[in-house]
Amino acid sequence: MNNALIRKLESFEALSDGDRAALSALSLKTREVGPRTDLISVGDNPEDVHLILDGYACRYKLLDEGQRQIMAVLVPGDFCDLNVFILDQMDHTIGTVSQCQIVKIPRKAIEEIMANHPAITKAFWWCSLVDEAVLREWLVNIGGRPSNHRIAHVLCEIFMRLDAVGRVTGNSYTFPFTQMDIADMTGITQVHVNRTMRELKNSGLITLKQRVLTIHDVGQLKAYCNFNQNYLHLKNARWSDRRNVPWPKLAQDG
Amino acid sequence: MNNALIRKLESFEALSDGDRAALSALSLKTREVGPRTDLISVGDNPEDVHLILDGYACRYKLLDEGQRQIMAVLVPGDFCDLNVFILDQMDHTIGTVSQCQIVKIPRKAIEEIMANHPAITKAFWWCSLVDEAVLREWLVNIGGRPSNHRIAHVLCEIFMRLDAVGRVTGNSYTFPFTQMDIADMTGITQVHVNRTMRELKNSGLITLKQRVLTIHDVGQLKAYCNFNQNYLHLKNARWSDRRNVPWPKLAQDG
DNA sequence: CGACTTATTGATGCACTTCAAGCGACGTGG
DNA sequence: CCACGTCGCTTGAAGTGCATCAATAAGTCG
Repeated sequence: MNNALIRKLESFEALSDGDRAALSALSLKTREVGPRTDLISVGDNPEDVHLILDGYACRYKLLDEGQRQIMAVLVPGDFCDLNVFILDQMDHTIGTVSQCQIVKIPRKAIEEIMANHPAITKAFWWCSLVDEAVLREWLVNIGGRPSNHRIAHVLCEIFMRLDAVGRVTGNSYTFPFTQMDIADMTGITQVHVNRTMRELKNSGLITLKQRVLTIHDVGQLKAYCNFNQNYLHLKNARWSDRRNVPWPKLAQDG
Repeated sequence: MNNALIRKLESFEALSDGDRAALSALSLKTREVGPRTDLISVGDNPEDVHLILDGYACRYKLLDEGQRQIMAVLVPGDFCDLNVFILDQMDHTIGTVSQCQIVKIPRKAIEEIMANHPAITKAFWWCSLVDEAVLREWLVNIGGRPSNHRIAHVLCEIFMRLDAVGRVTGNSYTFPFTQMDIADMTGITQVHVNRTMRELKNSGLITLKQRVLTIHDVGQLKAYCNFNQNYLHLKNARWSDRRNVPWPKLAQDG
């Protein structure tokens, strides 16, 4: 079984066979969840920890004005609520985007692992801290970049994170997000996402066909939006940065 | 000694006398740092954990275009880099805003505490998770609110967090932030911050005089920007929410 | 096939940016 | 003690990136 979690943790810290076995044991009872379904809602205090084995989900909050702000994208290998031990209740909701395969891990199982497998415990900490680092970069993204770079940056990040868990084939990955989803991630409107995506497509940076996104030249797209992967804290990333390579100004509507 | 850290941790979990003594022992060798000074920079791998005892600092990143994005405000009782054990290097910088009193705590001291004081260990986890929750709310703030609400929200949050460590007198607190600082927190320009702050002042919501900010009616300001303190995960907050109380539309330049 | 969601496109408006200039407070050095 | 530079704040005028409104086209699914 191709367990995304193990792969992800190993990208940070070497695991023993015993560690791997303990982690594999967690993923026995998987569950299929349809797209656009909430896994955990605001105010919940879940008894189990949710782990995503396949598919995409996202963290979001609903504002009083009815709009949705997506605060994180969850890909295979990501925990939804490792914090369940500490905080009293969820301050946001987690919902699937595509169909997902998930596991509900009892608190006890996690506690047992953390008691007996220091390497895994450390790796769990790492997961939580990387989540935070990603969040910080999203803040920079929304706060400081124009909409075209903003979207490109999200596309780059998802690419890198999927690649780390072996979910990229060639330069392409499954892309079930709607333009509305991207709008809610980046804080721009759906209409403007449409126009900006077109700009990226016309520039030859990306292709999106039948829910598959292709990034023609990863280095180029990264240079375009000043993507610096340091914040992902990956140990063995396949794609080196191509910093300081200026991206030629694009002709409008060319 | 009025230790903000102990006060903050106790707002989450009851501590024993032994716990308190252990925490007090950490704060022996304090250090004064001037305003506008970097404590830890991108790429650093600090040997010690920094704790702020007094004053304000902030996390920030510098974009390639030279602009600064502030990702968090640090108040007395906040750790700068509790993550030092896990991540290889800092992906952002931490700098003081005002003059600060800080302590550098050796990793070993933290490790010792975490080995012997489970209540404190749990509270440290809590700190880290609350930091993350605050970050998420900042994302919502920048991504989904207009500039006047955005600024008001930051003012509310700092108020609540300072209150939790006893740094609020009446409805006022020290406010050393420049308009440029607020601009970099909220992702709007300094000029527009100026105009928006004026709007808040003219509305009678706040007063800012000689670096002291006064919020005339906390409930009102919270209602104005839809501030919901849940995300701070405070156990014993003094200020209840006044939700669903519509804020009357303000006359322009009234 | 019909209902519904998602994507596309155009026209218009506004919140915020950009540029620019002036002002007061503060510190520093001649 | 005043000249001078710096820094933070203020204000005006003009421009623009993105939002809003609206209508149509293109999937997608039961």
